[in-house]
Amino acid sequence: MSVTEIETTKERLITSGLALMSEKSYHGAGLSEILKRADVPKGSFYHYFKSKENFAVEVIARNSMDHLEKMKSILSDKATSPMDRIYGYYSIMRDFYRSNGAQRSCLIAKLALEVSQLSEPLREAVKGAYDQWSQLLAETIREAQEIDEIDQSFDAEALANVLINDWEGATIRMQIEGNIKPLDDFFEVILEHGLKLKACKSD
Amino acid sequence: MSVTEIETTKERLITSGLALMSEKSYHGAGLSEILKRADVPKGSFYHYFKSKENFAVEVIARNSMDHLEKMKSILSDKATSPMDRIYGYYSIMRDFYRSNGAQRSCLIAKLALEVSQLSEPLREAVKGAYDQWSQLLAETIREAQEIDEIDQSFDAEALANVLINDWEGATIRMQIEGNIKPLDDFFEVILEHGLKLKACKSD
DNA sequence: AAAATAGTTGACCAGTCGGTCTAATATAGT
DNA sequence: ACTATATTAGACCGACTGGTCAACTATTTT
Repeated sequence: MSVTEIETTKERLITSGLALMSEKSYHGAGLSEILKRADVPKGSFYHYFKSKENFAVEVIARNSMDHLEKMKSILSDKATSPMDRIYGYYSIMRDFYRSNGAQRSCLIAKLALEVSQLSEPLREAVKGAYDQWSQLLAETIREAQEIDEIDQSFDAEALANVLINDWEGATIRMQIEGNIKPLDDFFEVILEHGLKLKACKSD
Repeated sequence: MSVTEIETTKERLITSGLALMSEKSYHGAGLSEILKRADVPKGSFYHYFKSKENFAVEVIARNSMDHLEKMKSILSDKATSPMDRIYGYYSIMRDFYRSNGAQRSCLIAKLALEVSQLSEPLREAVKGAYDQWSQLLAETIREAQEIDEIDQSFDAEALANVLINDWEGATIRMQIEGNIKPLDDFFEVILEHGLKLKACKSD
């Protein structure tokens, strides 16, 4: 039980930090507010984390891992075709924003711009998240190319990176527009149109 | 001369704020540092701007307008074909990051995530920038579609938004990766490959 | 020249920031 | 029971935040 208690305090801090940094930013989420929401005194915070920076690295890692697991559970489902899995993944993400509101977006994207210049460890944490996501997506794309669901002239890694980046760009726009139309545009132009075109160059 | 002096002080503040907020974030760029770099005392700042928030709105508007002018000068050059203009625009942007370093990126994208939930006026300023850029790009896309340089089955507005969003996503990734490969991926997958495919659906 | 306005200047403010420290308490090992 | 360690607890710290203010100078208007 003591072990679970230990986990619980740290857990509450990470959960609280995740929520607050997603809502406000890294600088916007003050320690005092994080502590208040987690109902944990400051001393305990500095027992588990050596600094706010260090704390944020763990928050990012946690968020990154959670999302990767979610991706895996969808993209590794061999019962469905690769392209349908990719489509399904983005559908689920879009549904999430549709029901949870277009205001709160991906923590990693949020911190990426704010913090990549501020702190090397934070930059690396964000980079790790992106790289893992891209790699997983690239595998699924390769599967799709093998059965000719996606044009083989695409470079799988490059396409995966572009898809990940495009989606993040769309979620940014979603936040400033206040609705999920940018995600719909991504679906229409990239997924439903662009990826289904065949290679017969115009020139 | 007195008029230009007046302009100069405000100008120096905006320039300084633009630089510092691009480098650090909105929260990361403190007033004192902005003032120090502009060599302007605090009192003068509050003579021209009623708050930091108000100041940031003007900084965003300025940055947005400058970029729009730059876009216009490239995308409205009727001497070149529409698609070449689009390609040229992104080439120039990529060259900029190639020579100026992959660390400093678009201020508007940077502030979009950090600040869209914090302040309505700031959100609107950012939204205005995006909307103007998208609109201008959409016009050029329509031109390209008229001469069949871009497949006519694309919705021009949606495609313009996607291009804008994708590019922002790519610059984010560029910053966390520390190099411009994400921009190269954008070129390869979106511009050189995706847009040149013709519509012959696979299903 | 007088009065009014525009702009400059930096000391000052309350509040908050991330972080430290010491004391108390709980838990575990012996 | 005794000791060592893990955890809780919050008062406290200097530094810095955005913002105010009253005094001052320069410019314009009348």
